[in-house]
Amino acid sequence: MASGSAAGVRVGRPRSQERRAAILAAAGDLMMEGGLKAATMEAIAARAGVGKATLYKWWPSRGAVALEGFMLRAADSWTLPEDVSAQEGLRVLAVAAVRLFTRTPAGPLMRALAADAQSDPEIAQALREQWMSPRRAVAAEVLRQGMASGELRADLDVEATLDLVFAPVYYRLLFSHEPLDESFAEACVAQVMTGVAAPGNNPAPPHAHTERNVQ
Amino acid sequence: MASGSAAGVRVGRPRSQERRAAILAAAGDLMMEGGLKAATMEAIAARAGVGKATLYKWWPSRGAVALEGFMLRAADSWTLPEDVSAQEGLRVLAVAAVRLFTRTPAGPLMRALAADAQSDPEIAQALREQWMSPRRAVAAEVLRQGMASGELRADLDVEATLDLVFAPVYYRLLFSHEPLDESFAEACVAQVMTGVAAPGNNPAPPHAHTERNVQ
Amino acid sequence: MASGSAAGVRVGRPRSQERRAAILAAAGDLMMEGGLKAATMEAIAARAGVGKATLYKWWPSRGAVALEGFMLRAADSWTLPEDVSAQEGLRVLAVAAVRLFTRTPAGPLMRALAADAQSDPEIAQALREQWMSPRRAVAAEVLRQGMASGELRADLDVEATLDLVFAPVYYRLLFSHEPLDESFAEACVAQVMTGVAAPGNNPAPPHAHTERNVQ
Amino acid sequence: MASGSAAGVRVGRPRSQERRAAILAAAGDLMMEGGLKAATMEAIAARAGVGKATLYKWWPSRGAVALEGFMLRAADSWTLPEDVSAQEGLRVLAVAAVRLFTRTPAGPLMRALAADAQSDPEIAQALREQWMSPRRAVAAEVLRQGMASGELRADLDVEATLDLVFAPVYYRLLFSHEPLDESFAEACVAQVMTGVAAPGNNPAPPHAHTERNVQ
DNA sequence: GTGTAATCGAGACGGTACGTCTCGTCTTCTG
DNA sequence: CAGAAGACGAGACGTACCGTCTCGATTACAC
Repeated sequence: MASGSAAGVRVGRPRSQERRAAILAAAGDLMMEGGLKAATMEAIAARAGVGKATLYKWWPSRGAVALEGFMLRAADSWTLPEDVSAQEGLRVLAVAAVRLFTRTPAGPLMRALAADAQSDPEIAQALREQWMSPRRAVAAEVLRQGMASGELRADLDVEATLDLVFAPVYYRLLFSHEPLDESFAEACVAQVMTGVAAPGNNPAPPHAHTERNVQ
Repeated sequence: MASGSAAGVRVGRPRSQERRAAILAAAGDLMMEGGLKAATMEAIAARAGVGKATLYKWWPSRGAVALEGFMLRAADSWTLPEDVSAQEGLRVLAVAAVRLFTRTPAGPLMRALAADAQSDPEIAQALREQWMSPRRAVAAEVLRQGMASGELRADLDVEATLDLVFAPVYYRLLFSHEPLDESFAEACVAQVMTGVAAPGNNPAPPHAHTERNVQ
Repeated sequence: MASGSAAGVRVGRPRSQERRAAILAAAGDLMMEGGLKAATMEAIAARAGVGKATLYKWWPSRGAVALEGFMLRAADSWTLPEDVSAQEGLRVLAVAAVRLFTRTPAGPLMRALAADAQSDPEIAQALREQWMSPRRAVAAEVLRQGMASGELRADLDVEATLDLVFAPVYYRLLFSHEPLDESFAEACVAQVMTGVAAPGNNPAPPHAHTERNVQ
Repeated sequence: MASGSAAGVRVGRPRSQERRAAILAAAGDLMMEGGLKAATMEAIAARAGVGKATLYKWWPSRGAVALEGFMLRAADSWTLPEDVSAQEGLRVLAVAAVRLFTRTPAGPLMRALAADAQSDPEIAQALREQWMSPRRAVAAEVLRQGMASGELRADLDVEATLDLVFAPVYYRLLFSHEPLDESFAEACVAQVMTGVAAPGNNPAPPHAHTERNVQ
């Protein structure tokens, strides 16, 4: 499942796990070394010592390779400590994402994925379903537990809050306007928390998009 | 200013503004119709009734065309009402971005731009300098005024807050995991505001990234 | 040999002889139909149902394609009857050249070749080495046998004589000032054999370029 | 006449003769320096310090420029001594052609002309009418006088003989298989005059196809 | 002289073809 | 007999010239 197929298009199981790993490593290396555009299917095949046909047998596109390479490296970034506060849970998730993107080839892989997703709906869908959805489900559960425990507002807009937590990380990853580091993720989560913290102190109605005079 | 040059690579001024407009329109149309990958330089030239050499004379790459097309359409999305609260200012900016992306070809253009920026540093830089920087400067000024007026915390992390306001919009634009609409932008700003609002009620220290068991 | 490589630039052997033939046929057809300038590499590729890269893999230029197409059609224009007089040998060679140029696509191909050779030294060299040299060697052997048998003068300038035999054919092929047909070739050979001077008064030494008043 | 229009397409008179000369010189220089393909219309215009439109106003194509440049340099290669034998007349004409091609830029110009003529019928026609015809007319007159005076056979094939005299020069100019020099031209003319058959044994019927016993 | 027109250089323009590149498929041949 | 090696059709890339066209600046001529 999590370690399963890439873009949902693969049919056969590869004969050798080593070959898979070699290919995915080659893709990651190429993206690190020569930028995204150096990682052509041809270059990946050559680097991995593999025929192009083998690549296309297992993955339908460069994005699918990137997705699987990314999933492989991201597989262990899932552990969430139990019985933790919502704030700590979100912090752990956000920091883990930053670490994944800055300390492994998953960063360039995600950039390639996001770029390809703009023109390849299959990649976009696979990315959403295989990467974003499960992560968001975990984070949503954290939010829901926080809402139940009273740590968080009961009327929280869960989806918007998920975006507030994760979006800044991807934003900096993709646009590089400011450095992406762990302290940034923590600042964002902290900032978001004080907004979603239990009421008693935020006199302004959260959503009324006609409201004025906030204070 | 807003109607200025594109990727910083152009040197001469085109003789005819109509030709420019035709090219930029063709690029926008192709991206709307056939997805990002339909907007090749060749297709743009053919659609605009223009020689390829003309394209390359004015713009060095497809991304540069997209950037200028985007800047053109985004030129009038700048007006910010005067003497307005920080929350209203941020709301206006976020909603304007959503409107730009959902009601004009600027959405596909920005998606193309973001995709190209992943493998073309020149595009990335131009995008940061020509689009993101000025917008962020305006928003930063709003934040600073809010801090001065007491509407916002005095110890605000300005850069992180800017990302919290804008990132969700780009996140949904690029990944389409949830619909991008104005109410989403307003929800995000409201959520962020209640976090950055003046103190007196937010017991959790914003930055304590070791605290546990808040509940 | 005759079916060998073209401009000396090819390295690999094509996998399919049919493809080769289709390409060469397309080139010949295009030259017949639309003149020399209709036979662009792009048109040849399209007509032959072949990618442009395939053309460039095997041949470095249009001239190389023309050369090989020409050599292919000219391959069987080599047979020379044995034990024949010098005059008859030269006549056969000259007439065979005329037939080749007037009854097959080799005529347009040679015109293309000659034209390209003016600005492409590689084509010029290949043309000399692969087409002209062997033909001239055969004709030179005919001349030498004739000199040995007493049919021809012993003090013959062999190279000049070869040019006298072949040049008129190419001259009319390339300039079309007069029709190129077999009787012309035969007239030239006969003229070369017997000379144009009135019989009886050809005592003038062949090379005395200062003599006057021969009459 | 000789200094007249180029390919018969010119209409207006240039304002300055100097400009004409500069253009023609530029064309000749470029052909000498960089081969035929270096002499593009654009390069000629740039080299001559002239706008492209000026070139196209006076000449319709590169071939027309080459033709006029060639005619200009060939204008003085026309003088034929009076009261001279046929052999000497032909010799003078052939040697003059060789000198023209080897000692002036007329050689490259003629090569360009011949190349262009293969794909441009107008150039071909202009070349025939303006260059070849008058030269051949002069040479034909020489032949006819020789026939009348008894120096030459009375049953001469005039056209074939003209080709025998001139073709070798163009043949070596265009194919460069052997050096083109004056002694070659003289050898050819001498050979044509006396024939290559050993004296005394030229009773062999010249060409046994249909005609017999020409003599 | 001074206006009026033609002509020029310069080069932008819509195109065509170039020769190269990568894609995704298909074929061959090797281990 | 699976797979590396890579040929292949397709088509976009960015460049070079083509022949046409529009510009101002520079003439040359009529007044």
